[in-house]
Formats: sequence, structure tokens, C-alpha cells
Amino acid sequence: MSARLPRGFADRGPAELAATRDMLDTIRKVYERYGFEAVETPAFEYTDALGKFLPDQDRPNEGVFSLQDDDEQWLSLRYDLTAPLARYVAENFDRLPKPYRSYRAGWVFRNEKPGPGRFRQFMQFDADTVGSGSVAADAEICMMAADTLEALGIARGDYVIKVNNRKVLDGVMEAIGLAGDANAGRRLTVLRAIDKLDRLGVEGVRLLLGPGRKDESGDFTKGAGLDENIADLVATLFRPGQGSPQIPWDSIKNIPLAHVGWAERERSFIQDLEFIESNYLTVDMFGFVTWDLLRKNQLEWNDTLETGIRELIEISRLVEKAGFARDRIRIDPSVVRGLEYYTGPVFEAELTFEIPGDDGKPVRFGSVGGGGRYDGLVSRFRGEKVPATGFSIGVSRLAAALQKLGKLASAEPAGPVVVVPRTAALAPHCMRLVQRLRDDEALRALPGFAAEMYLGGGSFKGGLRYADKRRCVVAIMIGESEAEAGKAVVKDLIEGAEQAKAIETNAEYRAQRLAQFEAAEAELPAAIREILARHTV
RNA sequence: GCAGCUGUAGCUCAGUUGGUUAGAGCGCCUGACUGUGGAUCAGGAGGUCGGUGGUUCGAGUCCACCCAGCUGUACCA
Repeated sequence: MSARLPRGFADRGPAELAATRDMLDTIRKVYERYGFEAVETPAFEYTDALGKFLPDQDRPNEGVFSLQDDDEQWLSLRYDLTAPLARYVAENFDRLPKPYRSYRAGWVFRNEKPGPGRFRQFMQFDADTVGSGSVAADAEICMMAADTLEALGIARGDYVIKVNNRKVLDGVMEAIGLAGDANAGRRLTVLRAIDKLDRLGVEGVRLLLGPGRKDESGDFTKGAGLDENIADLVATLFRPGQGSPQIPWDSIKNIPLAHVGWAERERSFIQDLEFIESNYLTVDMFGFVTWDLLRKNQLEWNDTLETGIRELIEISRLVEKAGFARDRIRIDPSVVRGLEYYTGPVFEAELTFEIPGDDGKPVRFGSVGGGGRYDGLVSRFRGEKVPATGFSIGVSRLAAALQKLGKLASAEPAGPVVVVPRTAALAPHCMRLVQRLRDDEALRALPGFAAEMYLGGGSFKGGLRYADKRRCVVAIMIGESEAEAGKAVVKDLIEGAEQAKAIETNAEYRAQRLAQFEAAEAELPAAIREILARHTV
């Protein structure tokens, strides 16, 4: 039998654990400052509570890890933290304050094809506001996401929280005649195509919206089958970075409304925009461009679309007033996200900086989190409607990005002070000594201080080799003569290694006892503190 | 899932048109060094060449299938 790690799972060493712990701590502080409170739910849920099982099968869908309980009920490992929260809120609805603001971190599991940076178990850190239908809740979540990324050390300008609204997408679908249950499949295809804008570009997406697309490997993806001009319209409309469309603000303002003959509702909508400050230009323009494109294609404006755009404008207004400019939170119509349960605003946190990859080509990390409004999730468990919105950070992915940025400790933490007995008979003497170090007030006050006696057998040098591998800074050596004299030899391992680089010959090496000195037992803590201080800053 | 590429020591890789006992560097272990990691020197362990079957006098090398990995694509609640 060979020892092997299951595909798509990862072991984590001390360096990674320490880094993740720091990261979670930082995120938690931001969330708590916003007034969110902690909750934890288990890794397993009843499969139906996760809301995903195929209609005509009694077996849970692939994609989740599932097993049958002894009462034959299906259990699944959670694939995100949102569905379990909905279950928790529904189950404890009466005693929770509303709106309920909660955060939680935990492992989630997906039974999918793993890849570089894609695991079948990974950590998410979520925050949600349940019980508020106000777009202020959505705006706040976006603000918090931006603050969180900055708290983690990502500079302003190196990230952006992109915001869109499912109602806009739905409204456009409606306008191009894809409303209704009969078109659900094609709607999905269109949404997926839009989702790929950043990767495939406008051309690729236009193909996906129309006849279909063949990729480099020759694989063919079936398209949505839209008419060419409609595909054009959709691809243009949801182009990413829509922030600077071709039409300048002035030309919108100066449109002679009466002359174009807009319907009353449309006119009032556009007139509204005139009162909006220039910072909301993106949404305004998007609204106008949408309106204009629809009109040119003889398609109708609709309520869903208007509501969606008005919500986006409102969110822009809120975050702007709170001091979040467009370099942090930005409306981007190409954001699609979670195709299933989102009902309103959707968000995506994206890292915008590039880093040279292994092959030298610049690599973007892209999305490190996302979320949105899911007004239907909790109500699956209760009669009444419970609006909710939330955001989820992909911890592992973000950690990888931070590591590349150098914002995360990547080195293994320094090892303990190791006391090495010269012979086995000295073990009691050393054990007493090491315990005195652990009990020393001043040493204990040092962050991360640890002391241990070398427990390995073999030769004396084994102890030093061990200290080396553990990245220890200080070794204490005790032989018979030292024990009798109540003394110890203290060695600065880092300084010793440094000095050894200059040594060329064996004789010289033997002659030197690099970076070590003898100290009385009582002076040990002070000597150790001095060496540690030398190397920890 | 589909397509293309790749599988030689713990790691990174060599291995000539198919030809003897398959190599290197790093790492690991042991020793030298009067009681010392890191320097130096000497030695050692470790591979059914991803697996199975085939072609051949002979296969790490050629062929088929399988498995695994990488890349793209699809899916990702």
C-alpha cells in the first residue's frame, strides 16, 4: 500500500497554517467592526437543505460529496456557507434579531475536477445580512469587502469590487424575448456566455451567443442561437469595463427628449439621471446605452430592467457617500455569478494586479470572492419571504495571492529553544532546565517563545541537526562538566551559520566553536532573550 | 465529460537511429573531524524507467489499451 493524498485535497504545514490564521484574524476584525456576529454550522447538511438534487433522481447530484445516513436520508458535505446559513436562520428565525448580521469561516467541499489553485476542499469566509431587502445592505457588504481586502494589505487600485444586478440581466433577457420558463435553458446559456467575457473577449462571446464556438483544442461549445444583431447587442451591452462607453455624458444630457419621443416612463428615468453626480456616470451611461440599444433594435424597455438599474444607481450613491470611490467599488455589467439563487445585486471581488507566472507571462489572480442578494433561499424553509444578501471570500485563493504579493508570511516559523543533553544520563538535569525556561516570566512574554529538550536518540550532533531543521535560533548544550558546574553552553545558530560561510578548511572548522558561549544557569533566560531579540526583528 | 501534451531515484532532469550491469545534480543516511548543526572530504542507500499486453534475437526507447498529471474546454448550486 502506498501513502497517497487524495486528489484535489491538500496537507498544510506550519507556515501555511500560521499565515491562514493571521489572515482569518484580520478578516474577522473587519467583519466585527461592521457589527457582524459569529456563528458556526456543521460540515454536513441534509442534502435537500442544500437545495440541490436532480428532480427525477433520488440520488444527489454529482458535485457534492454525499452519503446515506443509517435512516437512509441523504447527507451532503456543504459546498458553500450560504445554503447552511439559510437553513440555520430558518430554523432559529424567531430568536434571531432581524436584520441578522452574521459571519462565519469554514471548509467547504466540491466534488469537481481539481486543478492548480482549485481544490475539492477549501475555505470560505462569509458575511451575510438576513432580513433586510434594502440595497443599503448590499452596498454595505461591498464596502466591507473593499475594507477587508485593504486590511489584508492589498493596495487601493490593486483590487476592485464589481457590482451588477441580476434584474438588469433578467430585464435584458426579457427585452430580447427570452422571458418565461420555456426559455430558461437559453437564458442560462446567455448568462454563461456573458460570464466568459473577460476570458474569451467580445468575439468569443458573440459566437457563444449565436451559433457556438470551437476552442483551440477543437472542442465545440454549443451556442445560444440568438440572431446576429441580438447577439451583437448583448455582447456590446455587457462588455466588461463598460465604464467608458462611446457616448459622452454631454450628449446624453443634451438629448432633446421631446424630439426623440420617449414614452413618459422612459423619459422620467433618463431625466433622473441628470441629477446624479458625475461619479455615477457608469450606471447612468449603462442605463442610457441599454435604452438606446434596445430602441435601435425595436425592443421594449421594461420594469425589471429599470428596477435593476435604479438599484445599481442607489448602491453607487450609497457607497459614494460613504467614501468609496469608483477605484474601489464599481458597477460592471459583465458580472454574472451564481447563476442559480441570486435575485438582485451581485458582487465580485477581483484582484487587478498582474504577477509574472512560472513561464514569465503575466498572470492575473482574478476573482477572490463574490456574493449577492438571495431573497429566495430562506423562504424555501418558511412561508414568508426573507430577503438576504451576503459575500463570500475564497480564503485559500486569496492566501495564494497574498503570498505572491509578499503580504503573507511564507517562511516557516522559527523553532523552539532546544536543550541538547550530551548523554542520556543528563536527561533529568536537562528536563528540569527546560522547564525552568518555560516557566520564566520574561521568556513567556515573548510572542511564540517555546523550549524543548531534544528527545531523539543517536549521537549528540543529532540534536543540533534537529535544531537546524526546526529552524531554531538558540541551542543549549549540556555536557557532564557543564551540569556539574551549573552552567550551559548557549549557541546562536543563525550567527553560527553566517560565520561558517567564511570557513574553508576542516581544521579551521574544528578549531572554531562558532557563536557560542558558556553561561551560568541563572543567566540563561537573559542570554536567550538577547539572542532571540537579535534575530526576530 | 471532451481534446491535446506529458509520465525515468524524494526533487529537477540526462539517456544517442531499439543493443550489455539506467546516469547526473540537489536532497537523504553513515563516517572522518578529542564533546557541536551550517563549511570541507570520503562512502552509502534509493528506480520491476506510470501499469498491462504486444512487435522484436533484444524495448526506458516502437505499437495498443489502461492509470495518473498538465493545458485548453465544459460544468462549478
